[in-house]
Amino acid sequence: MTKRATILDVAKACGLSQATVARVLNSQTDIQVKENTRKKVLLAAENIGYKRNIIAANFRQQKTKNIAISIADITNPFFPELIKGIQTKMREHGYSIVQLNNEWDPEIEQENFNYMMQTRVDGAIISPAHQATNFGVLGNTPFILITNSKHFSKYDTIGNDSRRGMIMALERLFELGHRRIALLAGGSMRGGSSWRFDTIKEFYSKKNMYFPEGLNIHCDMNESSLASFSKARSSVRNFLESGKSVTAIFASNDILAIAALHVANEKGIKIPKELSIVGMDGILLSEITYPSLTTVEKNRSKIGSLAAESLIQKINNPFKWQTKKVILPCKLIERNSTGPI
Amino acid sequence: MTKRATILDVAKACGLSQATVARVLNSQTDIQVKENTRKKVLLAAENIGYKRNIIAANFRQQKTKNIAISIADITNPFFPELIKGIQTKMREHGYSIVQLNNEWDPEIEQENFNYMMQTRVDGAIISPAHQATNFGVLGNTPFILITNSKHFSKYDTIGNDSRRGMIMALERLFELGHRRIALLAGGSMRGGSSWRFDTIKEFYSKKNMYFPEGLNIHCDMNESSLASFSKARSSVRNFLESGKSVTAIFASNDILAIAALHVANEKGIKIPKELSIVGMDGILLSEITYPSLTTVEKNRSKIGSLAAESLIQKINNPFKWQTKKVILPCKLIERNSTGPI
DNA sequence: TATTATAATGATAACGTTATCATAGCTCAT
DNA sequence: ATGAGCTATGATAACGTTATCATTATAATA
Repeated sequence: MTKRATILDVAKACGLSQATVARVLNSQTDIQVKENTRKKVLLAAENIGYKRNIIAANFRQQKTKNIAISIADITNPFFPELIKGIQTKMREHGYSIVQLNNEWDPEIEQENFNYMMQTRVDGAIISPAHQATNFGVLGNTPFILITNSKHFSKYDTIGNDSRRGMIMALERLFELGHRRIALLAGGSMRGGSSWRFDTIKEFYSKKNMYFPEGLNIHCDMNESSLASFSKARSSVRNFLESGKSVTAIFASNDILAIAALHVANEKGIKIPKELSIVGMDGILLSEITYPSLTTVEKNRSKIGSLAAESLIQKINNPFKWQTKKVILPCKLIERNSTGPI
Repeated sequence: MTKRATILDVAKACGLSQATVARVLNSQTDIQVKENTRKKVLLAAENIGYKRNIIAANFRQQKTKNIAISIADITNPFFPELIKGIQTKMREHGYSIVQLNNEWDPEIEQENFNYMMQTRVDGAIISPAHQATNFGVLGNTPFILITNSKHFSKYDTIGNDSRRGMIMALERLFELGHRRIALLAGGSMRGGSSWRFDTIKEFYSKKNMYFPEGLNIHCDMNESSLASFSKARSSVRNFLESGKSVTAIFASNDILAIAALHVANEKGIKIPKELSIVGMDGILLSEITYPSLTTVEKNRSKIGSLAAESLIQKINNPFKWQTKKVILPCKLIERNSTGPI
């Protein structure tokens, strides 16, 4: 690894000053260099194989042009599209993505925050792993949260209106004649609250009914997708074998819904004739199952790009920034896992 | 954003020299500091809220402790587990991951290489997007390729023995009595070769037979998974409607296999009674389909961690490094999409 | 042509850390 | 108690860029 050429070497090679060379090679502001000298510089740079040392530039400017994405688990199919959305937008602005997983572990999450804070990234987009996640350690690193949880109301957040999305799905199931709807859900974050349970109870009460006793299948999504999936499968199996009568299952995400689908197929329960199933998220898999899954879609790609835009603005205007909350609507996609009772 | 405290500030605050403070706060080598002064320094650092400026440290040491992962498309389910494997290992060694997608576009791929080369990362793990991908621009950035293609034989590579994996699957199908096996495949990279086609022809000829005419369903995987999936679906649909007799389909990856499964379900073809389907990769989805998919598994997590280890070695010993090729075996996982004829 | 305005280039000081070398303080055998 | 041999600390020079200010060349105007 022979020593790399620096701006100074180029300067020597073409008989110009360090400053002029820098001006040619990193035309940040409107250039003020004669066409002739520009050519000389570029030629010399080419000849001696000069490559800009970005570490040095970063250092001088105290920025990295990197932003961090903090999520729980890249293998959870919810995240890749989110990341893609962020990334596409960020690339337009010259930022790259440092991707940090925490495996749902609050300690790793804090470690990651610590990493970000040490001026390694210019900002962060964070999907909190825990409802009590503490952002203190981030110092004044600008960040945006991907969430719609009320626990983070004092921060900049962007998320889907999952509550309304859930109600849309329940409403549709009601229209189709379903009155005994099971809720297959748990916390989406560690320590997650039971807002879904509250929502379905409220929904029933608006219909002047009670949410039937015992139709709450608790199942968290706090591990790797595969582990969560197989736990969900046994929960659903137990539930169906308990003999409680249901005509529909609303699952709080597609993985859980697909687990339900799987168990139903296994037991020869006909979908949607004997049982309707609705998922949430709209991940790729939901279209690929058989029968394909009715689901409440969250536009992760859009969330990603909006979060990216917000973050860039926040980075560029750290002072005149005021907290911003964005809530996007969900979209009910009816496929073949739901039907009339 | 008030100016951050530096080592010098800490030094002033505790009446010690810059050098001693540095020694305490970044104990790289075996410390040589009295317990007393160490305490003083830590206290002062705590008090004035000193945080190490990693940009500066990087600059001084000319390294970033970041490594790049270059892949085509994060939404392709093959990659997240690979990334996770890399990441887990890399974290142990204090490296973080900059994740670069290229959407199968060779120009973006080159741009990304350019990015890496400018001393932004200490090394790279690359899944080439094109069989003619040119690594020249990387300069002397150490990198490892995730591939088993013969096109890259002069580089450090790590990959699965897909050819043997494929033969294992075909062998098993033969055992089950299948003689008319369709090949659902295409290039896995843009410009990908037809080695799978060659392999199946060779396989048949070893059995003293010919690979039946017209059982080659061409279908690339060069786009977003969803797009590839829906293309595959129509290819398979056309094929099945053409009335050619087949008893099994070997697909070059699970997405394609699931597409075939989907079409078969749609058309009421019973699996595995009337048609056996085998996929390749062993992605999460393959376990979740109904019926669950027989597949040739590639241990992406292991590939990732081995690649990470190699890269770290290469970074640490840039001189006494010699090109290394690792080929891991595949594993046939028999599930419910295959059976006797 | 002389004078002023503007464009193009040069000189130089940061940025905050780490690494090297020099110095001061200490321990311990003689 | 003296000096050899350590250990603990201090002083200082990089690292390669960008930003600021100063200077010189060029163009524009009177």
